[in-house]
Amino acid sequence: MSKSIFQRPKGTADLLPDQTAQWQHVESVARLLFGDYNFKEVRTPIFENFDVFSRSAGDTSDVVTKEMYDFHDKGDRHVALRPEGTAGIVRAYVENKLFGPEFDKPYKVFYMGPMFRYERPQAGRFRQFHQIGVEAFGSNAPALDVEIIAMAVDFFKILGLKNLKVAINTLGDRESRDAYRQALIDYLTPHKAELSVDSQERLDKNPLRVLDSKDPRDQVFVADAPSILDYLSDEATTHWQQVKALLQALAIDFEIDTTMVRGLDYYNDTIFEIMTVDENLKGAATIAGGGRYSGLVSEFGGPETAGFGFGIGVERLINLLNAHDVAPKVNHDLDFYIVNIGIATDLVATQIVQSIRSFGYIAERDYLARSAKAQFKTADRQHAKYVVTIGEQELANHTAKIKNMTTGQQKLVKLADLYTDLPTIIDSEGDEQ
RNA sequence: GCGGUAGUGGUGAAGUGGUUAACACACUGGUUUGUGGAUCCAGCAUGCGAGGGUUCGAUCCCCUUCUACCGCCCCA
Repeated sequence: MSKSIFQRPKGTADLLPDQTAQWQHVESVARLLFGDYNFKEVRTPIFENFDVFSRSAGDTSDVVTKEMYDFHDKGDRHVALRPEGTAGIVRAYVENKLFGPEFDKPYKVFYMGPMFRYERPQAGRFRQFHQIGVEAFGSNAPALDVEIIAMAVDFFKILGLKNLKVAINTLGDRESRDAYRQALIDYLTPHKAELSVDSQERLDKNPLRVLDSKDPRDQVFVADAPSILDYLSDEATTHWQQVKALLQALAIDFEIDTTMVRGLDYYNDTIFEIMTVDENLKGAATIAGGGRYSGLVSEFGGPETAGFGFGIGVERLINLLNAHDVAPKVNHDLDFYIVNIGIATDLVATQIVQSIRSFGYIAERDYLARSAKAQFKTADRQHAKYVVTIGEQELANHTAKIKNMTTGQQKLVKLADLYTDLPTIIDSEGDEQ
């Protein structure tokens, strides 16, 4: 009957205690593991000057042209909620001069938090979603590419995921990419009329995107399209070979997918995605994606600096964990529940519950002056291990009853003992069994 | 931005153009007045997403809108 007047904004979610426990687990695993790889956490603003994103993502990308959650603030500044993590990190890297000689290279950071994209919500797609991501600046080494991919694989493994596919590809350097782009245009243009309408447009704007098309009409041609691998420069080839060799050395299974491209324009050389092979989750199959980029730091006014990073979609990850039934079991059980009977016991009930909490136990009491039966029901529902009962009788005698809810045994203790020796009382109680 | 499906209480849901909107779960109270997972009893939607319209009358028909889910685009 009470119809709420307000609804959460489209494409957002409320995370309630059952879910936040799982989120905390995922986040703490990330902090721990990334720390092992010597990545440090950074926190940058959730909104930035609009140009930070448009500059980095490329003016033609969909993220910039139609998915930006942007607005003008009261000072008429054009700002946008961050659609991804990298741009803000790069901005901070340059603004704080983290490229300076006093900082070790590569400079390795991770972040986690909400991202925003103005688009239609659907499977695995939200307007506010969360990413856990990493960036490493200042090294071109293939070993860095591979270590970071290995870290992502490690992360999912620790969380209990199996059957993941690591897909990799290379976009080569600028020279390679330009050559390939031209080759692709030369190959596709004669067939332009036979392509899907979308791909005809892609051919003009961003030919590599045609490779990504799911339209059967396009896939016919994609199957026989030239491969980027045939257009790599010597340098790009060396990098690519080394990445593959290192992945094999670490026994990481991977698939080379030469049709894989990235949504943002700044990538070069190694790119990768980690996805589930579960057909039921195809709409949200990709849970992590990233790769090597260059030009971004200089674009923001810093020295030419290489970067490598990835982002993990937390909602998709958690969805996958639940689908594979590898979510950790959350325990909201109480250690103690304080049953208080009669208004006169209110004061001492508070003292008892506080005292129990001070020992580090999880304790709750009744605040509604409910019947003893009702209070016990609540204690039972919350799986309290022990119930402490205080009524008029006990109050007068400065005692309380402690009941072990699994054995049903109950004993009388002095309040003074309860306040000072509760752990001992519980231990000896256990010994009696 | 485009297309499809849906919207009944705290939850899962049944239902019909016409006096009191099933059932189940959950919850609250009771079942000798201070003790828990069982049984039994009782209570629990002036309301069927919101706003209009058609009609003597609409939760059920029509329109609009909002939201969710799914697909396209794109992406995590």
